[in-house]
Amino acid sequence: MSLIGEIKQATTKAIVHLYGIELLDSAILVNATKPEFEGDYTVVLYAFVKSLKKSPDVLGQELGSFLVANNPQLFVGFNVIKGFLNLSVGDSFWISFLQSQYSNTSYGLSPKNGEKVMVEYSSPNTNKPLHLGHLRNNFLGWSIAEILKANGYEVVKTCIVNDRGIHICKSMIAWQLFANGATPESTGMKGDHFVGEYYVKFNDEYKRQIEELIATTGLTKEVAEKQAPIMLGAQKMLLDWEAGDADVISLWERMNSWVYAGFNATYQSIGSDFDRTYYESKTYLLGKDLVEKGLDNGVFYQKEDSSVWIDLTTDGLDEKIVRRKDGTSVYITQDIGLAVDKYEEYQCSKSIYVVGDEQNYHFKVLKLICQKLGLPSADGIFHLSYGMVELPTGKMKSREGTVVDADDLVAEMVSISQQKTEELGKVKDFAGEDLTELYHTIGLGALKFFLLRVDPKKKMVFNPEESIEFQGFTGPFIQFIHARIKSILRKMSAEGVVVSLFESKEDLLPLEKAIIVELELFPTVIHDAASDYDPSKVAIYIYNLAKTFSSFYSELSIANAESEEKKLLRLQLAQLTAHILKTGMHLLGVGVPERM
RNA sequence: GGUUCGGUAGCUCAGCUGGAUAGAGCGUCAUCCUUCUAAGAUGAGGGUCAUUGGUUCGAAUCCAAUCCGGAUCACCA
Repeated sequence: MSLIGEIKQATTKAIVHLYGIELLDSAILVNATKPEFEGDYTVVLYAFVKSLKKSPDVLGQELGSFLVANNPQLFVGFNVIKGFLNLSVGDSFWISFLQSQYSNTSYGLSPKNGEKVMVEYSSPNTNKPLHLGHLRNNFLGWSIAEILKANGYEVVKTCIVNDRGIHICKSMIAWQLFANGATPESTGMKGDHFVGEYYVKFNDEYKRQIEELIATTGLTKEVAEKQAPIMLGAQKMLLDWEAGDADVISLWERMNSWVYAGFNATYQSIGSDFDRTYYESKTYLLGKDLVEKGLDNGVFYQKEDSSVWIDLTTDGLDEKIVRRKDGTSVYITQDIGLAVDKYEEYQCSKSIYVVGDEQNYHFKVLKLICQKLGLPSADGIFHLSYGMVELPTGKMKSREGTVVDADDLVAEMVSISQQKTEELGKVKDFAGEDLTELYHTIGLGALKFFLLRVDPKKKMVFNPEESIEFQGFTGPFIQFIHARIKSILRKMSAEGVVVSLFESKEDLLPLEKAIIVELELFPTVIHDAASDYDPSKVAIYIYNLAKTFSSFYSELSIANAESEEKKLLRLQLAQLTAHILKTGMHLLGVGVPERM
């Protein structure tokens, strides 16, 4: 149990013992003591002053005395100021905590809890390459999966690829019209970028045709948009695709294979992976039988034109169509069908969808319909909704060419990390491959950390200049602290010093204690990050830990410590800090170098 | 218009199950590399926590209203 948990429990017991009143642990507020007061943790007394009918001062004195007397392993003293009971935790507690954990390589990680959860993320369209928004999604999804694993869950990572539909046909028809048989191979382009270019070409041509129609025939813009030949061609292609036309299918497969080759390269580079990939071309017909079922038990109803609907107005939402009048299913119906398939295949107790907050309404509806249909998977549906990534100039708009391409961005970050590393010149002895890996670790680490350090729920501004900053609250800063620690540990080990238990006689210095206090928080942070689905909790924590260690490092020497005891104490501190930084960064999908 | 999310330092963000004088980073200014990696440390400066009212011993945090901004309310996905 966490120390704060223990203090709460001890306080509850003390209150029962002293006053015969049983309070819930959650009714007791325990905070870290403000630095200007003496003590480590503070019990806020106001909360139960009333129910105990004591003045805060008397209550504090009585509680403090009892706690210190009955928990000698924890507390060595207390003071009461106004309504705050400040408790001092003894050095012996901190030291024995450190001695028990310093070599625990799974510190902070929970054992398997037997529960299985699914995380769906990434979910690209196969008509254009990944961009900055996808990066936030990919990093978040991967990180959440890893954080859940750290909390003992078995995790199934999935991806649904939107590989069919009108948008795919758009790039297909543009390729037919303009490519002259060009391929990624013949042009030396990455497949997803290659196909994306034809998607852009489609829109250029579409726009040109609309203007031409308006100019030559005097049609309104609205009508022209519907009559533009290239759009009619794309729509025809979609029908042909659904009819299984061999030529269209073959072109579709060919172009998608180019895109997948490109995506795989990107995923490889950014570290995304999946246990199971679903394709919309295989799932888009799902859910039809569920519509019948819903009609039978009255969850759905049919209108005169035979389209099928659900009325969610009593739940504060609208009416929602679940089957078109032509009998085809809509997006949400496919999603219901896929949810059922997923559940049948994996029986996950929870199914997490990492999808942007523009789809909040959709997922509310999805969950509600599944619940009304009585599907076993319904209650486990959770939409991990994240905010959009914006640029300092506003939203990314493909029409205005302000979309930040994922591959370009990663390449730029890697190149900047190379430039900075070369400027510093600390790793001149590295071999070529090691350098390449180091640049990638640092550049990608900076990017991932930058996108994961803010609360996923909130929209965020991506400032290119700030993102390439390697100082302060950044991934490279933490990597640097880790490398520094490893450097010391290597040096000590070379000198034959073994990090080991020591006999404790000396008091802790403030900086030594400050680090141990933070180290103790790690398991709680991992737990909270999972229950809030929030990797930024981990990012903030490891940054603060790294910062504290950095102060410690510049004030106190490890190798030349005042005594053997201090040397071992600080080595233990350093070792556990390095381990936590590494584990914490791993939970964000970021590697930490041994040297940089 | 309905629903919903947000507004904290010049900028980017923490803090929000109510608790002591609201914190980081960047940027600005000043100090520190003969000493374990200066991608570092130390210090200074910077705030009407959108506004108004309410709840109470106590409000950035809870409630209401207002202002501002985003998302969404398709037989699109």
